[in-house]
Amino acid sequence: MSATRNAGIASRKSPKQTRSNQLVEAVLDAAVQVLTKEGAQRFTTARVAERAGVSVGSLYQYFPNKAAILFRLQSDEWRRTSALLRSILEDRSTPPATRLRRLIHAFIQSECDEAAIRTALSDAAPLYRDAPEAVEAKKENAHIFRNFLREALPDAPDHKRVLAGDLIKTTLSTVGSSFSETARSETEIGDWSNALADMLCGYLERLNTQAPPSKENAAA
Amino acid sequence: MSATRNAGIASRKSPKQTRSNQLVEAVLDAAVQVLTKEGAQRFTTARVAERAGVSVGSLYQYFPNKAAILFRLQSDEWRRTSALLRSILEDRSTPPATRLRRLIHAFIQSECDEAAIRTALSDAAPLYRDAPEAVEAKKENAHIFRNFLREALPDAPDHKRVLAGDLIKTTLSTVGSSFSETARSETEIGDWSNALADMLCGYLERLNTQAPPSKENAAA
DNA sequence: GGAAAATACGACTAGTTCGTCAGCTTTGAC
DNA sequence: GTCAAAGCTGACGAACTAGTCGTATTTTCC
Repeated sequence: MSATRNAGIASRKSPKQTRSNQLVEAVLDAAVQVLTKEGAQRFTTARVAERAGVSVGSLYQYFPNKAAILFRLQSDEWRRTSALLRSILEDRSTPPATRLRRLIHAFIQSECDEAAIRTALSDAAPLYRDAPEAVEAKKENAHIFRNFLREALPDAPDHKRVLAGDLIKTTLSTVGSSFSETARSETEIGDWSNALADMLCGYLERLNTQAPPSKENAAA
Repeated sequence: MSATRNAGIASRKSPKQTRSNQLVEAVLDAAVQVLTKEGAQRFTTARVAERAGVSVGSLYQYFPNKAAILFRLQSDEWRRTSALLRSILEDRSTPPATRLRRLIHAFIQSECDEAAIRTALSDAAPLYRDAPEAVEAKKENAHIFRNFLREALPDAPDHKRVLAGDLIKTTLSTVGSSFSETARSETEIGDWSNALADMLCGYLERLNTQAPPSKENAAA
């Protein structure tokens, strides 16, 4: 009651024996299943435990509360996304515009592949999004984009570059989730990816050609 | 018995006396307050009724279930948005690109003005979004954009135009909500609106210059 | 004034959910 | 084999919630 009341989201204790490691894995697996098959609304610890073939009590030994399970899933998702971003955007042997275009295709495809779990996770977002760990984790991706833009727009003033990076990142991620909300054919995926790439690469190009002469607004 | 009590969302009966009209108004008012002050998670019929100074029973005489109240709020929101879109996009005395730019500024501003209620409503979306009325209502805005694009890109082939319209609509609305999730200063709002307008208008312009294969528009 | 229709009330039911805890089982070091 | 630590169990309690229904009040209309 006192120690772990609203204890946030950090894991309660870490598994030490093989047994408990398997248990945690089973719980996370089951959580994904419950989330995709039953939806965020019906995502309960009891259901997760049952599907994992485990008792609620055991579950609560490794997760302080329901939100922690959801956050863990979201966190893993973010890690995978960051890896994707990095692997494409930081490939210095390819021209920036090409990298961006590649990224868009890869990202949209992956978004559609995992649409079910992502939708359910975002439905559940109100339960974990205010946790400090979550807020922190979100900044990661923004950084990757800003670094990319430093390369793509070397001559642009900082504030413009940051703005452009944030806009591109936001556009890609929000349009991606919205697009993947309904089931899509491979053709649709290709068409949308191309259109989005045209739009974002066009924006980037435009910024590049107009950036160097750097006084237009209230400078200084 | 029925797993999902999708009993529909249409209003239960329509108020006939002044008294009941006021009641419905009070409920909707209270609903907005509860939603913004307590969040979607704590949005309950009991709380709404209490804040409205009304009993739950009365509430249930005009709304068949909780989702209906939320849907009504969302529906009103959509109507307002449609009106905004129409009033700007259908002004034929202004060049298309200018209209789009104006729309973006107006839309982002309005999104920020009503951020609290919109966020809460979208958190609650899982409760009503599958209702046929909701699915139907969403198509409205897409239509307005498609019509606008018919004017802005008169020579583009249909499928390209539809794709572009949907992309612009999706981008504006998803980026708008994401942007308004955190509190913004007037400067930020202006900067982002400009950036977004640059991006979307640039895209439109680009499509226009590459679309007409045979006809040359000498008007620069 | 009075009767019928419309409206309002709120205690109540039946259900769900999260998270705990006292006690049982398994593990592995000696 | 022994035994303490680690792990597991699931019935249970406290808290909520959506929605109902019999009764009370108000309005309408003659």
